[in-house]
Amino acid sequence: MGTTNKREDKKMSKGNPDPASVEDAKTDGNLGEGGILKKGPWTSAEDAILVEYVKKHGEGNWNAVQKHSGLSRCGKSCRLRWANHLRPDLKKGAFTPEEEHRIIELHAKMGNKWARMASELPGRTDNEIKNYWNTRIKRLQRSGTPIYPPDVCLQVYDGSQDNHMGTLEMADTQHCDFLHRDGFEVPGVDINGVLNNGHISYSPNFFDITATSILKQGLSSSRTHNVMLPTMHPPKRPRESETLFPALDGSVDSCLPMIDQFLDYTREKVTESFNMSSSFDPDLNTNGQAPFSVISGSHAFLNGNSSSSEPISGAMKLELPSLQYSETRPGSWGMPASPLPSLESVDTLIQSPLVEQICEPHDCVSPRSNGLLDAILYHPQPKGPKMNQPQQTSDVSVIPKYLVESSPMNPCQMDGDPNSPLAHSAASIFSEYTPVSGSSMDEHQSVVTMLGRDIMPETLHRDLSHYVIDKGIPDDIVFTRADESIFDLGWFGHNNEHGKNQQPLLGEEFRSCY
DNA sequence: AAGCCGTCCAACCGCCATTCC
DNA sequence: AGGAATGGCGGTTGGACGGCT
Repeated sequence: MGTTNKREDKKMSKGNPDPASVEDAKTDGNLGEGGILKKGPWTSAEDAILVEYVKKHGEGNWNAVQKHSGLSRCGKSCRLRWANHLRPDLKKGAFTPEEEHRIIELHAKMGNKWARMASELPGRTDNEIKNYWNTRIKRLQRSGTPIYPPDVCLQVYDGSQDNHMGTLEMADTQHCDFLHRDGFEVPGVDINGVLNNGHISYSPNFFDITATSILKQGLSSSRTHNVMLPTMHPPKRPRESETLFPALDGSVDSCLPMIDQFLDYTREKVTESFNMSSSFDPDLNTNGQAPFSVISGSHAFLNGNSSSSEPISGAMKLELPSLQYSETRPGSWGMPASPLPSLESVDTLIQSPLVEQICEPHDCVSPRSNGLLDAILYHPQPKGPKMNQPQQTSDVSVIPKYLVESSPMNPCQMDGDPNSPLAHSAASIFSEYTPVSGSSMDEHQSVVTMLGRDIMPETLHRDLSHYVIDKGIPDDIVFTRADESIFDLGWFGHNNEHGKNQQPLLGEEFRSCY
């Protein structure tokens, strides 16, 4: 931002055009060749003309500017110039810390809704905010710092829980049939299963990569991050951020990143408490079962990198708030990630209409859709006895005791609305279980087995988050990597007890640790 | 001094939604 | 009803600039 002021100064210095130049702007100096509308940087003379025009005629009818003022700019360009630079109520100069924090908050809630964000920041333009955000993102990605500070994550996450419809703007339900219209097919995904059972059935075969192997990678290697699965790239969709997750406006591209960050964190804690990172069964492929309930390809379970490691995301582009999707990285929220987070990897998040396919009308009115997570995993209703019985595995029965006992939603007391979409939301991904070995795709597990009991995934997630929030990190959790602790993140200045003054490991330094 | 590189930001582009005719 | 015009939005690009070597 340092350059901003300098540039503002420069801008100011050319703010008062002399009358002669104004005249030039109206004549040859301004006209493009052959009367073609001029492009490129605006001159002060042109600005003066535009200001004059707006004074006389007011805003709007921008195409008339050319006619009335002789300014050889298209209406669009005029509008933009006015809105972004000439409006008298514009606040110039760098963003204040308050504004910056507000932007982070707003982005957490809204995603890439720059215009809406701008409306919340008087005197600021969407373009300014967008530029700020994009450069900020790049900076944070380079530095390996989570994009959202934990307080914002939690704030938004909690807010999304409290506010059932707050982030759910249902106005766009028309998009629910989006897929049908476009006739998308998602290879490897049993759409019928989705429609009939509310389950995503994914066939790992399609990508020739098993959930187990992914899991294995995700838990044991930082490289999973870079695995870009074969992808389907539907034609670029307009307004992806809105249409990809219809009826979830403001929830997917806003909540998801936070939830992901949070889930990454929570997941990591679970993983660590399970000691999975160190004692993870190296022979998963032989027993063919993931030790932890997960729907293959479910977002944000395996390794904290939703974009690259999950089969379903192999057919899915999560339109996230512009680059906001901080790929988890060492010292960040999730599992080890690429040492060199690439914007490309974000950009190439695979696009998928899957969610919309899932989003049958009745699904769209999920009373508690928190975004992609719900969109993917919301189970309309358990279908009677067919409600998949959890496949009990010893592997998953290792939830730390403190979680069960301390949980405000003790699974033993789990009497909440099991049908609530909320109960299937974020944590569903966390825990959805797809048997990998030869199991029918119908055998997804919607619950996590904990100590022999079935609990809703949401419970686990909520338990973890609340536990951490309320009580901090339990003493009995041994952080095998102090620098992965939440308290060691950039936002906290690396000041936790375990890893005081440690810098997040980045790049090869980190990789070499594994 | 020159070249390289990263940052910043103004402006453009393409698309969609709404309004107008 | 439907096509054109207009406005709005988000993504992207290209140039200016500064720092570093």
